[in-house]
Amino acid sequence: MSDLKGGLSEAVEAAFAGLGLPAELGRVTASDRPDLADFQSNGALAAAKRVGKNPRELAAAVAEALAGDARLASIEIAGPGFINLKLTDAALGERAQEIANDPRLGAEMVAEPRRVLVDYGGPNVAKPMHVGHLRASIIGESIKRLYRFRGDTVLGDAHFGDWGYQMGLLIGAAMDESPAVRDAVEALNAGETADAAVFNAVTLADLDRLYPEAAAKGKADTDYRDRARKITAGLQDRRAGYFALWQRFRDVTQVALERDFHALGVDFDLWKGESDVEDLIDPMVAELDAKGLLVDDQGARIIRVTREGDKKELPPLLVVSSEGSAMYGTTDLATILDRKRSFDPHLVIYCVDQRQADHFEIVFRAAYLAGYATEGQLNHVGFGTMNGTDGKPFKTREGGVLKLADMIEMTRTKARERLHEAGLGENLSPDEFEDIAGKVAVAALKFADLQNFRGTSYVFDLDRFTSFEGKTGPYLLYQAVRVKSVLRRAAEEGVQPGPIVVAEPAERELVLTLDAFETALAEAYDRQAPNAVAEHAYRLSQAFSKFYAACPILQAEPAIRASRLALATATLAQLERALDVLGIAVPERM
RNA sequence: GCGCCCUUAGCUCAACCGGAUAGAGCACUCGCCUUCUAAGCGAGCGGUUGCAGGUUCGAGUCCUGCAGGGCGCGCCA
Repeated sequence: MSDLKGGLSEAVEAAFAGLGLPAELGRVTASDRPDLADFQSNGALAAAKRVGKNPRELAAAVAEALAGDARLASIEIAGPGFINLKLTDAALGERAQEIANDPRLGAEMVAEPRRVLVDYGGPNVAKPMHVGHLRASIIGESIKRLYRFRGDTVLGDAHFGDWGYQMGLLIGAAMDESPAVRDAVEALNAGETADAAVFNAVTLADLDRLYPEAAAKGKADTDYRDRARKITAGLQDRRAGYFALWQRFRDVTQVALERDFHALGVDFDLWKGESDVEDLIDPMVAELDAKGLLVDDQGARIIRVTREGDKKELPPLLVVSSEGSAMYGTTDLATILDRKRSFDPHLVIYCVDQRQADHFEIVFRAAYLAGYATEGQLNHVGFGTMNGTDGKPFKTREGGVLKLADMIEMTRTKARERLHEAGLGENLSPDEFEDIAGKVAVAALKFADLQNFRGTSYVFDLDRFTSFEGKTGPYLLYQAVRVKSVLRRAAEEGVQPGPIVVAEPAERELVLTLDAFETALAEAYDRQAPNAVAEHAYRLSQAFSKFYAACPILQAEPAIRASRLALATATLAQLERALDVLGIAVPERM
């Protein structure tokens, strides 16, 4: 089964081939001029250039070859040589029926499913969650769902940043603050027994508070920095006190992260961290050395990754620092090795801020040199920053970093207000109302992000995102809920869906939009750009809304009523499916 | 200094290998609820796609230069 675009492409490509022209030129796309046609092919223009003939003559010859096609109501040549195709109502009705009967709602599967790992770019133990993590999780979750829906086997890994210098800083700061913690750490480090329960007093709030202070001190004070480095090395040597305290940091952080991410409808398959590959590092370094990739430089051990033709000189990958510790890039490299051994992915997608592009380029090149992946298997899918209304990276009114949990709560509060304003949900139970407010909040946040191409930065404006008018998440939920309401009423009245017959302009438009699902999914998949799916969901909602306004469903005469009910059912299913790919859930009512 | 990204309507953003008249939403103006959820629908207003060249039958899209903005550039992650 293929969509209308695909089916027509085959016919037009065959017509091109029949004229001795390259078949691929016959590719059909949705029409740029819906007033003139449903679909178009621009191939005659390109072909004319290649063979030196008049494009309109070539187009006419193609049109003649297509003349017998029963699907086509008209074939017209327009402008310099566009081939405009209009479908019969019958062909549209048939396709609508196909979509309605299809569990995948008209979406295809990839020909060769792959194993794909999505890396969400690592929330860190020490650093508070900021808006960058929101984008990574929203986009990463959507890419995971998209790839999965297309047929790939996909794992999402939170890839916790739980190792390295930041941990040394934090352990030192926690020890400075509490003599009890300090004594316990030192006792354990010395091989004595100590009550590790004192570590349980350390909370996530403590970490959030201590880290920025410690990081600032480490920058200003060399002694402080040296101590943190020594602690880091001690942690990497598994000294019992450091290790036990570190474990506590990790636990409190993971609990909070899981809660926050779950509230956003983001769930990870793997909660791996940088610490999980710690044991791989020494053997890996030895192996890199044996392969002759390591170079001693200024007391550190590096891998040079420059290539012929580089426009600028990339810094090398720093594998072992002059202090003897593993670096950020080292754990990334070890993670690549670990994933190759455990999952052997065809593709690893790093969903991380665009600003880290150079870092990933360096790590990837090192991995290719080491043979841990083959060229092209590692893919950095970068995204822009989320800015405040002043155009600068988003900050709270006080100038601080907004925590993810606070942002979610802020959005929920806004959602509740909006629901009250609209007088909605007043006769629902408090639990259901809260559930709806949560879904509205998630839809608002996610759709606002995903409707933009991931690579561009965008402005975070909560009032706009939670608005229930216009191109927003709540609008999409409203449309879906409205269909559910009609279907519920139909069920109460015992009305059954029946064969789909297309007649009205609004019905034609709706079916053409339903048919475009596959195109949107394929584009999103190929470009790793969920905004194509977001755009489709919005267009589908709009097309339905027009249909809803123009074509009464339950009041229509029985045959038409059955047809429109079937169309509405298929629309809802596809809309929910598209929203699901975006990670947005729809309530039953609102 | 070197490199990467960005600049599209008053604002926020789209635009499928280069195709016809560059599209949405917000804001603003007007019309539509005794009929399935008006958080909706319809109509209108709004553009020298930062600037200057080039390639092409055809450029927001490709190339060159310039201006403005953002980001990155070895021992943090």
